[in-house]
Amino acid sequence: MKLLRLYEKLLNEYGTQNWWPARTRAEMIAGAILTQNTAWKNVERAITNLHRNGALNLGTLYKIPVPELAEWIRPAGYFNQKAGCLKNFASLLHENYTGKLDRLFKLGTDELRAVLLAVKGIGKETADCILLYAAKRPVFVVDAYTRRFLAAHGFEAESKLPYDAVAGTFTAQLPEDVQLFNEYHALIVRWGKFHSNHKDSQSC
DNA sequence: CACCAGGCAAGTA
DNA sequence: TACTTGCATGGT
Repeated sequence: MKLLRLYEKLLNEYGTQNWWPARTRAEMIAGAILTQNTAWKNVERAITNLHRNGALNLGTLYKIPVPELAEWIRPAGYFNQKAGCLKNFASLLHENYTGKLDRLFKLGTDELRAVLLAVKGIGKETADCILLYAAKRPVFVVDAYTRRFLAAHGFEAESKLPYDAVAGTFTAQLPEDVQLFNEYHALIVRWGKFHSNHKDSQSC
Protein backbone atom coordinates (compact mmCIF):
# COMPACT_ATOMS: atom_id res chain seq x y z
CA MET A 1 0.00 0.00 0.00
CA LYS A 2 1.20 3.50 -0.73
CA LEU A 3 2.58 5.51 2.15
CA LEU A 4 0.23 8.42 1.45
CA ARG A 5 -2.76 6.12 1.75
CA LEU A 6 -1.39 4.65 4.97
CA TYR A 7 -1.12 8.18 6.31
CA GLU A 8 -4.76 8.86 5.49
CA LYS A 9 -5.78 5.70 7.32
CA LEU A 10 -3.76 6.64 10.39
CA LEU A 11 -5.20 10.14 10.41
CA ASN A 12 -8.71 8.76 10.10
CA GLU A 13 -8.05 6.28 12.89
CA TYR A 14 -6.30 8.49 15.44
CA GLY A 15 -7.01 12.08 14.40
CA THR A 16 -4.54 14.97 14.50
CA GLN A 17 -1.88 14.67 17.22
CA ASN A 18 -0.91 18.35 17.63
CA TRP A 19 2.83 17.78 17.86
CA TRP A 20 5.33 18.81 19.21
CA PRO A 21 3.91 18.94 22.77
CA ALA A 22 5.84 22.07 23.86
CA ARG A 23 4.97 25.70 24.47
CA THR A 24 8.18 27.22 23.14
CA ARG A 25 10.92 26.31 20.69
CA ALA A 26 13.40 26.06 23.57
CA GLU A 27 11.12 23.58 25.32
CA MET A 28 10.73 21.63 22.08
CA ILE A 29 14.49 21.38 21.61
CA ALA A 30 15.07 20.39 25.23
CA GLY A 31 12.38 17.72 24.89
CA ALA A 32 13.97 16.34 21.73
CA ILE A 33 17.28 15.89 23.51
CA LEU A 34 15.76 14.55 26.72
CA THR A 35 13.59 11.94 24.98
CA GLN A 36 16.52 10.09 23.43
CA ASN A 37 15.84 6.41 24.15
CA THR A 38 13.62 7.46 27.07
CA ALA A 39 9.93 7.16 27.90
CA TRP A 40 8.14 10.49 27.36
CA LYS A 41 6.68 10.34 30.85
CA ASN A 42 10.16 10.65 32.32
CA VAL A 43 10.93 13.52 29.96
CA GLU A 44 7.90 15.39 31.28
CA ARG A 45 9.28 15.16 34.81
CA ALA A 46 12.60 16.56 33.68
CA ILE A 47 10.86 19.36 31.76
CA THR A 48 8.78 20.18 34.83
CA ASN A 49 11.94 20.42 36.92
CA LEU A 50 13.54 22.74 34.38
CA HIS A 51 10.44 24.90 34.26
CA ARG A 52 10.21 25.08 38.05
CA ASN A 53 13.80 26.27 38.16
CA GLY A 54 13.30 28.83 35.41
CA ALA A 55 15.76 26.95 33.20
CA LEU A 56 13.50 26.24 30.25
CA ASN A 57 15.16 28.86 28.08
CA LEU A 58 18.46 28.78 26.23
CA GLY A 59 19.98 31.78 27.99
CA THR A 60 19.68 30.07 31.37
CA LEU A 61 20.82 26.73 29.98
CA TYR A 62 23.93 28.49 28.73
CA LYS A 63 24.79 29.80 32.19
CA ILE A 64 23.81 26.94 34.46
CA PRO A 65 26.60 24.56 35.57
CA VAL A 66 26.33 21.04 34.20
CA PRO A 67 26.16 19.28 37.59
CA GLU A 68 23.15 21.36 38.66
CA LEU A 69 21.45 20.91 35.32
CA ALA A 70 22.07 17.16 35.47
CA GLU A 71 20.25 16.91 38.80
CA TRP A 72 17.18 18.64 37.39
CA ILE A 73 16.93 16.33 34.40
CA ARG A 74 17.77 13.17 36.34
CA PRO A 75 14.34 11.55 35.76
CA ALA A 76 14.99 11.47 31.99
CA GLY A 77 17.98 9.16 32.36
CA TYR A 78 21.46 9.54 30.82
CA PHE A 79 21.39 12.82 32.71
CA ASN A 80 25.10 13.58 32.54
CA GLN A 81 25.24 13.14 28.77
CA LYS A 82 21.99 15.00 28.18
CA ALA A 83 23.03 17.88 30.44
CA GLY A 84 26.20 18.19 28.38
CA CYS A 85 24.22 18.10 25.16
CA LEU A 86 21.80 20.81 26.29
CA LYS A 87 24.73 22.99 27.21
CA ASN A 88 26.56 22.23 23.98
CA PHE A 89 23.57 23.47 22.02
CA ALA A 90 23.05 26.52 24.24
CA SER A 91 26.74 27.40 23.91
CA LEU A 92 26.68 27.07 20.13
CA LEU A 93 23.66 29.34 19.99
CA HIS A 94 25.15 31.91 22.33
CA GLU A 95 28.60 32.00 20.77
CA ASN A 96 27.75 31.79 17.07
CA TYR A 97 24.18 33.08 16.73
CA THR A 98 23.93 35.77 19.43
CA GLY A 99 21.83 33.39 21.52
CA LYS A 100 18.87 33.76 19.19
CA LEU A 101 17.08 30.85 17.54
CA ASP A 102 15.77 33.23 14.88
CA ARG A 103 19.36 33.83 13.82
CA LEU A 104 20.29 30.13 13.76
CA PHE A 105 17.12 29.27 11.88
CA LYS A 106 17.98 31.67 9.07
CA LEU A 107 20.29 28.96 7.73
CA GLY A 108 19.18 26.78 4.83
CA THR A 109 17.88 23.36 5.78
CA ASP A 110 20.97 21.39 4.73
CA GLU A 111 23.38 23.73 6.47
CA LEU A 112 21.20 23.91 9.57
CA ARG A 113 21.10 20.12 9.74
CA ALA A 114 24.89 19.99 9.49
CA VAL A 115 25.25 22.54 12.28
CA LEU A 116 22.90 20.58 14.53
CA LEU A 117 24.66 17.29 13.81
CA ALA A 118 27.97 18.87 14.78
CA VAL A 119 26.68 19.33 18.34
CA LYS A 120 27.86 16.43 20.48
CA GLY A 121 24.79 14.57 21.69
CA ILE A 122 22.60 15.49 18.73
CA GLY A 123 22.27 12.73 16.17
CA LYS A 124 20.11 12.43 13.07
CA GLU A 125 16.79 11.81 14.74
CA THR A 126 17.18 14.63 17.24
CA ALA A 127 18.42 17.01 14.54
CA ASP A 128 15.49 16.15 12.29
CA CYS A 129 12.97 16.57 15.09
CA ILE A 130 14.35 20.06 15.70
CA LEU A 131 14.31 20.80 11.95
CA LEU A 132 10.71 19.68 11.59
CA TYR A 133 9.07 20.75 14.84
CA ALA A 134 11.04 23.87 15.76
CA ALA A 135 12.43 25.18 12.46
CA LYS A 136 9.40 23.99 10.45
CA ARG A 137 11.44 22.39 7.66
CA PRO A 138 10.04 19.58 5.47
CA VAL A 139 12.26 16.85 6.95
CA PHE A 140 10.97 13.35 7.65
CA VAL A 141 11.87 12.07 11.12
CA VAL A 142 12.91 8.44 11.42
CA ASP A 143 12.82 6.64 14.74
CA ALA A 144 12.41 3.08 16.02
CA TYR A 145 8.63 3.28 15.56
CA THR A 146 9.07 4.37 11.95
CA ARG A 147 11.03 1.22 11.15
CA ARG A 148 8.51 -1.02 12.90
CA PHE A 149 5.72 0.75 11.04
CA LEU A 150 7.36 0.11 7.67
CA ALA A 151 8.09 -3.51 8.51
CA ALA A 152 4.47 -4.04 9.56
CA HIS A 153 3.08 -2.63 6.32
CA GLY A 154 4.96 -4.45 3.58
CA PHE A 155 8.21 -2.46 3.64
CA GLU A 156 10.32 -5.06 5.41
CA ALA A 157 13.43 -4.36 3.33
CA GLU A 158 13.12 -0.58 3.54
CA SER A 159 12.78 -0.76 7.32
CA LYS A 160 16.34 -2.06 7.59
CA LEU A 161 18.00 0.58 5.44
CA PRO A 162 20.29 3.26 6.90
CA TYR A 163 18.59 6.29 8.46
CA ASP A 164 18.69 8.64 5.47
CA ALA A 165 17.40 5.93 3.12
CA VAL A 166 14.45 5.24 5.39
CA ALA A 167 13.60 8.93 5.37
CA GLY A 168 13.97 8.88 1.59
CA THR A 169 11.45 6.06 1.33
CA PHE A 170 8.86 8.44 2.74
CA THR A 171 9.90 11.67 1.04
CA ALA A 172 10.07 10.00 -2.37
CA GLN A 173 6.38 9.05 -2.12
CA LEU A 174 4.94 12.07 -0.34
CA PRO A 175 4.44 15.73 -1.22
CA GLU A 176 7.07 17.88 0.49
CA ASP A 177 4.83 19.38 3.13
CA VAL A 178 5.82 20.38 6.67
CA GLN A 179 2.39 19.77 8.15
CA LEU A 180 2.14 16.35 6.49
CA PHE A 181 5.55 15.27 7.79
CA ASN A 182 4.69 16.67 11.20
CA GLU A 183 1.46 14.73 11.47
CA TYR A 184 2.77 11.54 9.88
CA HIS A 185 5.60 11.12 12.37
CA ALA A 186 3.30 11.88 15.29
CA LEU A 187 0.76 9.36 14.01
CA ILE A 188 3.41 6.67 13.59
CA VAL A 189 4.45 7.15 17.23
CA ARG A 190 0.80 6.93 18.27
CA TRP A 191 0.45 3.75 16.21
CA GLY A 192 3.60 2.32 17.79
CA LYS A 193 2.51 3.03 21.33
CA PHE A 194 -0.87 1.43 20.71
CA HIS A 195 0.66 -1.72 19.24
CA SER A 196 3.24 -2.08 22.00
CA ASN A 197 0.34 -2.40 24.44
CA HIS A 198 -1.48 -4.98 22.31
CA LYS A 199 1.49 -7.06 21.31
CA ASP A 200 -0.44 -9.97 19.77
CA SER A 201 -2.54 -7.87 17.37
CA GLN A 202 -1.87 -7.60 13.66
CA SER A 203 -0.73 -4.60 11.60
CA CYS A 204 -3.67 -2.43 10.44
C1' DC B 1 13.55 -10.47 38.19
C1' DA B 2 14.14 -8.90 33.14
C1' DC B 3 13.00 -5.79 29.55
C1' DC B 4 11.84 -1.52 27.29
C1' DA B 5 11.30 3.59 26.20
C1' DG B 6 9.97 9.08 20.63
C1' DG B 7 19.34 7.64 20.70
C1' DC B 8 24.09 8.91 20.56
C1' DA B 9 29.10 8.45 20.47
C1' DA B 10 33.14 5.87 20.53
C1' DG B 11 35.43 1.73 19.76
C1' DT B 12 36.37 -2.51 17.07
C1' DA B 13 36.76 -5.44 12.85
C1' DT C 1 30.00 -0.38 6.53
C1' DA C 2 28.30 -3.14 10.38
C1' DC C 3 28.14 -4.58 14.89
C1' DT C 4 29.13 -3.73 20.13
C1' DT C 5 29.15 -1.12 24.47
C1' DG C 6 28.22 2.57 28.03
C1' DC C 7 25.07 5.77 29.38
C1' DA C 8 20.47 5.73 33.62
C1' DT C 9 15.76 6.52 35.07
C1' DG C 10 11.09 4.73 35.86
C1' DG C 11 7.16 1.70 34.29
C1' DT C 12 5.40 -3.03 33.37
